[in-house]
Amino acid sequence: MFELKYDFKAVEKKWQQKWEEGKVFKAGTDYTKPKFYALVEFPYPSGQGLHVGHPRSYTALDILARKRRLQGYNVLYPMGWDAFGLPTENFAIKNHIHPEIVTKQNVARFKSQLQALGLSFDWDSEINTTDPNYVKWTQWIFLQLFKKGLAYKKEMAVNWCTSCKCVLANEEVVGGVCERCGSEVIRKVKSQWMLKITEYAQRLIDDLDQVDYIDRVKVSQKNWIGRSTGAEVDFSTTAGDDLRIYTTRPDTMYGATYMVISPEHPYIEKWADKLENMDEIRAYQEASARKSDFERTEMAKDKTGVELKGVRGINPVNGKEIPIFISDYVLMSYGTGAIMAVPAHDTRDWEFAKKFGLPIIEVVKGGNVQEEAFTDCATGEMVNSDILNGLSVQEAIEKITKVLEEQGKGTFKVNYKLRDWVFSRQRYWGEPIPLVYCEKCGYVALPESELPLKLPNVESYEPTDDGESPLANITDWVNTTCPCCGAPAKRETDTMPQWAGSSWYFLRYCDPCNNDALASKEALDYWMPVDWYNGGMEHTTLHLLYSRFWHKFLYDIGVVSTPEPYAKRTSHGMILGENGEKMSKSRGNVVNPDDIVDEFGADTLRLYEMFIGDFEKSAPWKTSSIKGCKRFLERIFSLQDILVDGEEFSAKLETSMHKLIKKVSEDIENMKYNTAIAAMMTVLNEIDGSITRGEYKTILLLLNPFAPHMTEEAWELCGFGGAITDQSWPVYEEAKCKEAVVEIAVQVNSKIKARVNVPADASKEVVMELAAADPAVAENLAGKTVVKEIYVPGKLMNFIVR
RNA sequence: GCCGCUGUGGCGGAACUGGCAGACGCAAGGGACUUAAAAUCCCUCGGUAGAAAUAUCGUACGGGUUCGAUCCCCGUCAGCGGCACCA
Repeated sequence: MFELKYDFKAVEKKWQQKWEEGKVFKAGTDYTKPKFYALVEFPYPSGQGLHVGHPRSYTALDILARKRRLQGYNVLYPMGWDAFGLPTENFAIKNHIHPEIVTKQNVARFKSQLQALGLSFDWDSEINTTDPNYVKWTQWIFLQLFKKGLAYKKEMAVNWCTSCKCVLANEEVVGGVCERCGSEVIRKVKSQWMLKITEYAQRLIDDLDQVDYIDRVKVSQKNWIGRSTGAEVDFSTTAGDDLRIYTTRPDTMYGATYMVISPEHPYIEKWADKLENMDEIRAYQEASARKSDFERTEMAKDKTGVELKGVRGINPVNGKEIPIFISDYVLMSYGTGAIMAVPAHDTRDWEFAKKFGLPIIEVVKGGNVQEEAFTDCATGEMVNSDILNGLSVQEAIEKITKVLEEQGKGTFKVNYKLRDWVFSRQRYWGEPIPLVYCEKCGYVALPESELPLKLPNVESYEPTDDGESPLANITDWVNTTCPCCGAPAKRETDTMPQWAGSSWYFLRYCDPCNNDALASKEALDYWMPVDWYNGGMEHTTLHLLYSRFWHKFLYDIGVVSTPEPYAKRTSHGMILGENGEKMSKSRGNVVNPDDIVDEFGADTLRLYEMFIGDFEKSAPWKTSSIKGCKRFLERIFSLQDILVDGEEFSAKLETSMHKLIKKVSEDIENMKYNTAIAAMMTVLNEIDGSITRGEYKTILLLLNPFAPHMTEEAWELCGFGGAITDQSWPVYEEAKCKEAVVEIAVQVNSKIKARVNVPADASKEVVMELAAADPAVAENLAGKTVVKEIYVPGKLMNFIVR
């Protein structure tokens, strides 16, 4: 027999060239066709090159994109580069190369690696966040936010490395020390640009109902936004001022035995002359200001605080005077920065009360409040609470809130954990914030005609000693005139975070070269929303939330026509090292995709990554398992040797083929790639002796999205006509998916005794007869009374006997 | 502490809506081909007992519901990820 050798290297190169030259995967401009916009997170082109994790996500959506094209859709499956970022800048600083050059090199490497995988990206819509034509629109969006009052400046504590003398991003602080040099990181107060994402908090929760995201993403986003409902209540004080607190448990007001305000609370200054122990209070304020986030977390269990001597609070529900403390367990940034403490029903208050010997008054029955706080609000009954006695917690919350509202002392209130987005970076390699500071006019937006505001060329990209951006030293660039009044003015020297460019990139893909708008309205109306967005769970709370926020803003100002950017969001699991740990250089378990492509081929790598396990779950890499996928592809390829005439399915394989089309089609839609591949392997194992042209065509088409090169080559070699990418996705007939005869299990008292073949459409009576006729079953039924028969069509027959 | 996820052979993993546990692949063992190796092809492959037919146990652990539980309910343990004094 003539043996076909499959030379993956030559074949993959050949088809990659053909696809590129023919622009086979370029998105069409015929906006009357049904569209499919598939999106994967564009990578940060790091110096390390592609990771084996990247192809898992990219191949998964490549399979969907390729299937949709065969199904007649106009598909946009784009790729680009999220190229601003710290590693590039740090590399540039260390090696004295301009970050732009570093970026260019890294992008070139990433691109060639991706192309070697045969991913069907539309390279004509490639974008790069560092491209001035892209930066222009990132800056434009910022200006719109600024003009609508959604960007503002605020004094903020930032991470400051005492050795590097520079500001660090949170991700660069590991375990309280600088990731690079291991020195202490302290907090330094700086004025930062902020974006009011909190203004969109409720809509970001509510609109999750409109989108098809996997549940764990929705849950994480909701938790991150952290909505809670309660009441704000004014406590009067002996100082005369009302002190406003926030509580989610207004029902427990009769149990409040003291109050706590945050060390940063403004009333401390206000009350300074009334407070008798101001020295002690000041010392505590300073101590907590010095604590880093890390220390505060570490000491979370141990409660500290100081009583304010000279001012006391008055509980509005019973007129009782209670002491006020300052303690850093109350945060200025949440609620009102002040609380009423109910030790009987709050764990933190309980610990504090125990430590400071404060009274604990039970107001909800059900626990032992001297032993621990009773925080359950589903059970229990109100006690020691005057008008609330006998009510449930829920009833009490409603009643007391209403009473307080009537008295003008309280009001229903919703709070969110979500904070506004810190948008400034004191770095070089980011989009400059396009604002000018004028003594007279304040911060003024650059006219849109001056966008993009480009980064100046500089000698050194290092941050300054005092924590200013490297741009602050470029006086030529910094000094300008006010666009408003023409007076001398200074440019803002902070740059935007990496999240900026990735918050709207999916819009640019729709119309990547537009100079008049971030994308044309027609393109946006046609392509948006993204139909299917796949990415990592690690982006659930930052990128995904930020981009939804920007999109909603753009919707509000009429730039886009959909309130949500992504119709569907799925998430892939991580690929771990062979030892089951996260892949990392330091663990020495990194697999380089180039090596795998070189040794086994791109199709095999793609297939293996899809076969490795449940797409949504993490799975350990195992190089020795790859060869199973390679064998499978080679066996499919060499089916050419046993090809026989006939465009129809043979009688022997007809049912299998229809079932296979159904299975593969459905599994792809459900991202069950592993079982789709297994089903193809199963059918391959059934093929014996010969295969018709019709069968082979179908198998090649089903396999094409997974292994595009090999299937193209086989299609061509067999002379099936045209390119496989121009064909149509196979369709099945439901009626032909059913076997004529099925094997069912026969049980007696739920124990399997035999398996019998019965016609698929047989009635219960017929099946019972056939089953009872089996010798092993007959033996078990002999002399017994059948009290019940359970028949599950196509599955089993169960006789219950006595 | 809180939230989420996971637990099935030597390994990765299958199992529709509660209906034959272990599909598919890897590894391993045996055989064929070969001077030999690689490649390829065929057979076996959860535990125990048995020559075998078969019996019996078995989906982290303990209970429960059911004719029947990997799947549903209650409880426990272990691992992973995220958040972390959010009143």
